Amino acid sequence: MNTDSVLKLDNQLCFAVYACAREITKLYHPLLKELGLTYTQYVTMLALWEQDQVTVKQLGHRLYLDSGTLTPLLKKLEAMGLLTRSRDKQDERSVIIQLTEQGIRLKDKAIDIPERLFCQAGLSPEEAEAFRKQITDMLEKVQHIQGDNN
Amino acid sequence: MNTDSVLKLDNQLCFAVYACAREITKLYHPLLKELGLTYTQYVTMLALWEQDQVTVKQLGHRLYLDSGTLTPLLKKLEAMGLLTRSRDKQDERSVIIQLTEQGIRLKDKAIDIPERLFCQAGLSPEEAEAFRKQITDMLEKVQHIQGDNN
DNA sequence: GAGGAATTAATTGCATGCAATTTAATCGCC
DNA sequence: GGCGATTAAATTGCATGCAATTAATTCCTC
Repeated sequence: MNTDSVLKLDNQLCFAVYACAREITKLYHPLLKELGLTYTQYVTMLALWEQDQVTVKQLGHRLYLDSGTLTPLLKKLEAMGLLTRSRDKQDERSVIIQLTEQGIRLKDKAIDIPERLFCQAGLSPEEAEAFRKQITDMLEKVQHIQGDNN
Repeated sequence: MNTDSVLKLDNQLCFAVYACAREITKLYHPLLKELGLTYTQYVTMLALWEQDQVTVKQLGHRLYLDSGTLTPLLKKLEAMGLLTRSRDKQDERSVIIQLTEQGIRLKDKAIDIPERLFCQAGLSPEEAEAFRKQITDMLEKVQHIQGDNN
């Protein structure tokens, strides 16, 4: 590749991923509006539906987000009545996140979102799965470079 | 896939892309710091190094960004002396973006960033290229769903 | 050629993200 | 037990992103 083409936008892996992430987020917007959640709030709820009673630290590790992003976001979800935040009795530095009944029930309303999105996107499940696996591999690769601070 | 696993974070293509984009951006941070650019500013300069004398509209289409994001960003790059913003004489609605000498020269300092990043990421050029192509395909697919508003 | 429709930037308001710092609590080591 | 190091959240400051609205200009149609 010559010196010019290395800097071409279309040759940048980074740009493709960056733009793709934003476009996908926009795709979710109308569906999530029905739930009253933003995209980041939705992803946070996904993590908590899998496992709650976790600390902010653990949740952040799962979502690749730090407390600077999570603290205000969790306070908002708490204000919406979807979860509670309470200090760990064993270690008062930690805050435990627990879903409320309402937060748990929201899962039922969210259950058909992936299906609806796939249809909308015109992706076969196999295509999507193969693609997801590749990005996940990349994600892990990239994350390990970051200095393993997590 | 059962009702539980469809909502698992690890099965979400969206989440993989979303997290990957942010991790990649972090990877760029130390390199871009040397140039004095943020990631979005860097991507904008990439587009302009390929072609300047473009309107905000055209640039936004290229970058998948709207004027709400671009206007303040371009004003900042203008304040840094990298480009100029001027109304199109033929159509006063449009604003033409043009690189300054300093903006053009910055390209020389940026030229080795892709190379350095690849090394850091431990990706072979072939791997990266195959991967980039897939994401680009996905990006186009997703973008066409959005209602072709661009 | 006048007036409503369409187009382009800019603005406003809100929700992230993240680096850096601060605060509070716990750990480790003597 | 006591104190410096470490850890977990919270806070602060800055830079995006985007939806919705506004302002200015041009287009289009009668």
